[in-house]
Amino acid sequence: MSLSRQQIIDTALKILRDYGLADLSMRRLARDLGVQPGALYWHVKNKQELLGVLAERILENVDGGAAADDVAGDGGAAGPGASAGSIRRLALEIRRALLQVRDGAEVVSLAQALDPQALGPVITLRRLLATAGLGEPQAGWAARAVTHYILGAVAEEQTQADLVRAGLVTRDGGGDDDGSGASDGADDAFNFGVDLFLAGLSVQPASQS
Amino acid sequence: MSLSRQQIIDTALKILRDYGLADLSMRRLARDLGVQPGALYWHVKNKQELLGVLAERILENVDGGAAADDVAGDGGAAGPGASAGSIRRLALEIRRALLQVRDGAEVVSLAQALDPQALGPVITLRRLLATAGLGEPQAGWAARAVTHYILGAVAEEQTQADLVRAGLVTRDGGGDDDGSGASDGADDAFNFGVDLFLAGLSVQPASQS
DNA sequence: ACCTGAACACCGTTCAAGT
DNA sequence: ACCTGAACACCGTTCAAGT
Repeated sequence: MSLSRQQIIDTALKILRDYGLADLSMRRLARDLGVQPGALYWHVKNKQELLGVLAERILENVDGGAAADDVAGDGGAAGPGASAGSIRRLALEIRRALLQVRDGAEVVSLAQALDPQALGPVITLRRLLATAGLGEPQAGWAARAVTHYILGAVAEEQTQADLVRAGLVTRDGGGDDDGSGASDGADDAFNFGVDLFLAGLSVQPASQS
Repeated sequence: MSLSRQQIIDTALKILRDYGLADLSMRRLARDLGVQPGALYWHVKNKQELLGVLAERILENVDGGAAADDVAGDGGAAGPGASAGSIRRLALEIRRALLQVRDGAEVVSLAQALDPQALGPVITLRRLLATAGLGEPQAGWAARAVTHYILGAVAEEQTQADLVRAGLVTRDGGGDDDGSGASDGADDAFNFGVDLFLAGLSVQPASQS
């Protein structure tokens, strides 16, 4: 029944989930599809385009009812527009989506480096920041800053997980591994970073020039 | 006079500066040194170790008289310890060092992902944050958050520069290229992000345990 | 101790030729 | 239109054997 672009993407995502980015080669992908490597290039421009599509897929379910913002008091640092809650919620959702797929942050980083603003959640983020009162160059800058933080933090988590899987390192770099699986500490670290941004946003420092 | 670890590192750095990370292969490195690829493995464990050493080299001159903090008013968001100025200065210095070497942020990111805290400037950053009044889990979290932002932002700058070099894209993705070479806009974007962090640090939001 | 030669097990991409 | 076969130009790493 011939090869389709959709099954290439689906199979690629499956390899990513099950084996990680290091195992996602065009040749391995072709083998899993029972086809010659060259056949892929009829349906897909090159590996980079494929990774870009995968990045979109990884984030496709993210946007967090972003239109709905809670105006009620959330007892913390809130921006002028009361959308601090929405921003935090969006950030946590992006992280959750990235963590669903092995090396997800790395894949999205590759796509984002080549084409900043291309990703949906980044646009949503900028919109929220605009609603919070930021003007046009600043909203974009802030959105990308938050994105860099999220991608860096989650990439670090996932790389560490890869290393643990490979047996090259134990959790926390020497800490006690109690195996209880209770929230990891990574959650707290991530939330702290997000709060840092949100607190900063409520102040709106003057930019020089 | 035989091969030395030092000249391997020096030559690798030269390839990085002149041609970028994509051209830095063990085989290319061996060729430039007039030696067989296998010879490198006598002096260096593998490519990853080499990249780690390069990351240190890229950042070696960074630490920004970090001991010296200006207590005088700097008219902005300052932490309790008056070290907001030092933190900003350190962040700008890290960026400057990364920009000296083509794909410098990418290389440092690779090293940092495998071993967070290993990098000198990250430690300096944590120390400054501790001086600013942050406790022990938080100072480390904040230091890594700032690091992720810096690496992500500069990596984006450099990837864009690579694409421009390759002629695959023009500046700013459709903007007017006036060729005046005046500060790029990237400087402003970067400073804005750093200020965001600094403003956030002066507030110290409560983290949910 | 330090390096060569040669191999092992891979890559991404292209493209004539087939159907 | 869609795929195969085969090639081109590479990778990182290992390791017997040489000096």
